[in-house]
Amino acid sequence: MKKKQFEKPKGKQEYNPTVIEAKWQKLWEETGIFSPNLDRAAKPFYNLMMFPYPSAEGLHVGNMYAFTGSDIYGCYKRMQKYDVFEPIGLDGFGIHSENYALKMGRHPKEQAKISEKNFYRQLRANGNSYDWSRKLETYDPDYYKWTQWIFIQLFKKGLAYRKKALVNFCPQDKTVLADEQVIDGKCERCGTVVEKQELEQWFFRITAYADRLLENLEKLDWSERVKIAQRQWIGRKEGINIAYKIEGSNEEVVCFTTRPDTNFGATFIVIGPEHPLIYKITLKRYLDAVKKYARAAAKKSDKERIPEGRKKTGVFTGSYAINNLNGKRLPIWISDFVLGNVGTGAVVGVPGHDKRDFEFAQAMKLPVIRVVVGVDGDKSEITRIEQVQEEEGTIINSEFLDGMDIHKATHVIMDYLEEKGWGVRQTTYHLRDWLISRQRYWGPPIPMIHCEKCGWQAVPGKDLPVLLPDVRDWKPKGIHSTGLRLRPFGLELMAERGRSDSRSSGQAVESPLASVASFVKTNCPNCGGGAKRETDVSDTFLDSSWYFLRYLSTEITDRAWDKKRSEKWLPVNMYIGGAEHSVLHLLYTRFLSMVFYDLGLVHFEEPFSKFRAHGLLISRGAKMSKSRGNVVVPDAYIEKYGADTLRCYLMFCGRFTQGGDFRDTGIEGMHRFLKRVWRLVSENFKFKISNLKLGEEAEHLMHKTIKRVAEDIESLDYNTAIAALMKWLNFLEERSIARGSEQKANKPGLEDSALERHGTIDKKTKSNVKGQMSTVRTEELEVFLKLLAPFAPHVTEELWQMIRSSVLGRRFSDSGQSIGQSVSGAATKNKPGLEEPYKPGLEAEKERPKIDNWSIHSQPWPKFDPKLAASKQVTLVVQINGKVRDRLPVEAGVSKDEVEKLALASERVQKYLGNRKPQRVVFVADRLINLVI
RNA sequence: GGUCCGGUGGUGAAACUGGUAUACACGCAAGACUUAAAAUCUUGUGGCAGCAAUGCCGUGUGGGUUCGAGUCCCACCCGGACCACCA
Repeated sequence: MKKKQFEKPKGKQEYNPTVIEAKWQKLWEETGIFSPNLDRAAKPFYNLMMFPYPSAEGLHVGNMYAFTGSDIYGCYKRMQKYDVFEPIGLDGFGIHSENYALKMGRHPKEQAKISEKNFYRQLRANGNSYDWSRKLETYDPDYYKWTQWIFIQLFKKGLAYRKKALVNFCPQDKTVLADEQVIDGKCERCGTVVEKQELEQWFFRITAYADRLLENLEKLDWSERVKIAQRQWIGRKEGINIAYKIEGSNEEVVCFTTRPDTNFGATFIVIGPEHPLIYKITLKRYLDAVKKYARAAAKKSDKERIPEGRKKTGVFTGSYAINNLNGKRLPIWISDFVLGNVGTGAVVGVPGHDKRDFEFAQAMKLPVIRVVVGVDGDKSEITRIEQVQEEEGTIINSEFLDGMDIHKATHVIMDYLEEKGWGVRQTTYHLRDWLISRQRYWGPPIPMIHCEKCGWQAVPGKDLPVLLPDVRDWKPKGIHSTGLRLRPFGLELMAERGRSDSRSSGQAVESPLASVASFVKTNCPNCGGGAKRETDVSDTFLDSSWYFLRYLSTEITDRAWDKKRSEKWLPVNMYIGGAEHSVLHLLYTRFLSMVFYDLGLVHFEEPFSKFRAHGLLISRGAKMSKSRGNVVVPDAYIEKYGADTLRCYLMFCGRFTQGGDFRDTGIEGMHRFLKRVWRLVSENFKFKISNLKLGEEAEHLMHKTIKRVAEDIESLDYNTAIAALMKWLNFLEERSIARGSEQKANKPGLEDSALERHGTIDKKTKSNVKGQMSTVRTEELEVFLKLLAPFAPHVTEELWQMIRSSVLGRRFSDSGQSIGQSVSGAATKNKPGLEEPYKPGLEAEKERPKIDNWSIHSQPWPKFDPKLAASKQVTLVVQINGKVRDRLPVEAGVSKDEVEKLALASERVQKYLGNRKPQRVVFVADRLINLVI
């Protein structure tokens, strides 16, 4: 028979991912090995992944990438005998999902059911080790009941309030948006340029926590880039509000500045077109021009206010302010480059030391005075924009500040201004209060009732949840005029300020719920009289700000979460997610946790002690997007290669925290790797080689790989962990029965040389093993599978069971403890018991073991011996003048003298050295010796 | 404009605290097996020169520090992310 080189072992199974993956997924869930006992766990480890928005067709490989990366960490921690809690759910409320429903022409509720099914199917197919008994969806009334309850807690604390303000409005999505949801002047969801509207809305007072949010960052073990982004977003700045008297008026204009040191260089003042003083100070003959300018500005969005080339425009008010420092008259201008919601809405113009001020001065032909000399020493007049000096320097032309460096001068002038009563030190923030209301349907109704007599009242706890009514007409309505002319926020409105009656604005954004009479009509919880419900819903980001708390208490119905459990499990030990949430979800969640802490609801201020942002998975060199047509959906790959292959391949694309590039060709290679693993184990395990004495190289490689994989997983360098396993596999294969047989067939006589080469076995064993050509010890196979288990959970489980059913002395535990206890690491002893024969495929399912620690994922992570992990033999590089000239194989730890002797004796070195003697010898232990001549 | 990441073979990417550049994989080439293909296996694979031993060059560009630089410093070019007329 010519066909094959060696007999197929009996019962040999080909690697069939489709069958084994479905089998183990089912078994894992049924036996609950990934469901820790939340109340009794001994070593809790909360491994959390940002839950997805089920907003589109399904998860793409970018999502799978993130989930897999998080899951690997969880699997690893579980094998380290932590009680890992790894939950999953859906962030299914909100604009994302509603927009998708709009697109599909379905009711959001109906669409949610479809998406839910599909998302959970995909997540299961990926083989993540979730606790499926504790999933949650934010649109579930059992969940949003508590989202509403949280809103009420904030309201009672004065942290949720209504105010009329200039807010972002998206004309496409027909709702208001928080500042964080406006990206580059556009709506985060649909990309439409947002408008500014003055509307009365619900806000959360996140600004009250600005300093704590900033200061706590220092204590967090988070990806640095996310911390930087949060710092920048909070944008704390120390400066001073300086008041300038207006000539011929009792009014004064207050300007915020961080550079009061340059105040002697002030030549004008600019106030924004929204500024309330405009009417009061503009002289009659300038009034028409000012009004016209202000109206035009009000129509523009923030983005539209930045003209081409930042060309400055403006109008003069006719008034002057007095600079207290030197009595100088500063003309007051109006310009739209000054924003109403930044600082005080007015700036003092120092054109010599601020580029925008310079541009304005040039456009309006205003004087420029130099008051700082930079490091270049240039004291000349500033006439070109490149000369505008904004950096370090020394003060001139500023009387008592002259000669000081700018930092000292800033201090001195602030003290001086405060002393004189002309200014007050002021800290400003970029962070604004969180606009929480949305004029949409698919969200938790804000649980508030408005009574004409009693004002805003919270819905009593017993009446929660305020159910989202099932309505047919759920589509967004948009701006609704209340009879008066629809007009954007502008001059007249500002002038009317002081009257806080919201109806006076003449407009409102109408929510879909407002037309549901039965929903709106209610009674006041305070006086019992007729009242109206709030018809806005809350922002999606409120839903996702507390989900990690709910996961722990999904079965509890009488409170949002169980405090004991939260104390046991929180803060989250490892949180993984996208960097795009740096200033959205991650900031809101921190804020709410602080509020909960202040309310005595939780014991921590910071919800996530460790956070790592994963990188972006791109596809064929470009970001995945529908327009590029390079969005990769995982389903087909899982079907073709199995989830294990996809998982490993995704993790192999690059460093997890830096992202990677998904290419079709690479995945074939990973599938090959797993097939080789399958072959190695399935064809070698049955020899039960346990008396084999491992050679030095084999032993070293095993221990080194254990060390490497553990370290790499810890730092999320999954790509190199897999590479280390591949390298080890390459080595093991050389000693494998299969390879040996093939080599034997190809090259007779290789048998002996292969054995000699590895020198892995003693004589006694050799005689036993030689005929079979396998020199792979079973322990090596087991360790290999354990190290690979987090990456490829199914195939390693299958092979593990294969070995376990076969190898002598390995028995099932029959301790009968509950799963929860066993996973807790209370080392379940392997008492001798029944040995279960390995039954491939579906047969195994029928007789599945109902015992603890049966799974590879419940095995302890292999330990390594540091001595064995360290190399005994090293290749030492011999350099001459820094160039590699020779390599010496030496024992690790060899001394400098010895190496020098060896090096000088080397023929190759002699050739380069000639008669010369090294003037200097640099020696780095176990690395190199450099002879300098 | 500001801040922060990156730039290494044909490709995805490795390189610990400054110490063998290109691990691991893909692709490609040649070979084995096969009627053939697929699959699998073997060998090779940074560039240039050479039959070869070997030599020279080589981590975006130009400088610098150092016995030694992908790694540190300075200047610049390119790509990406976040923020942005923020006073």
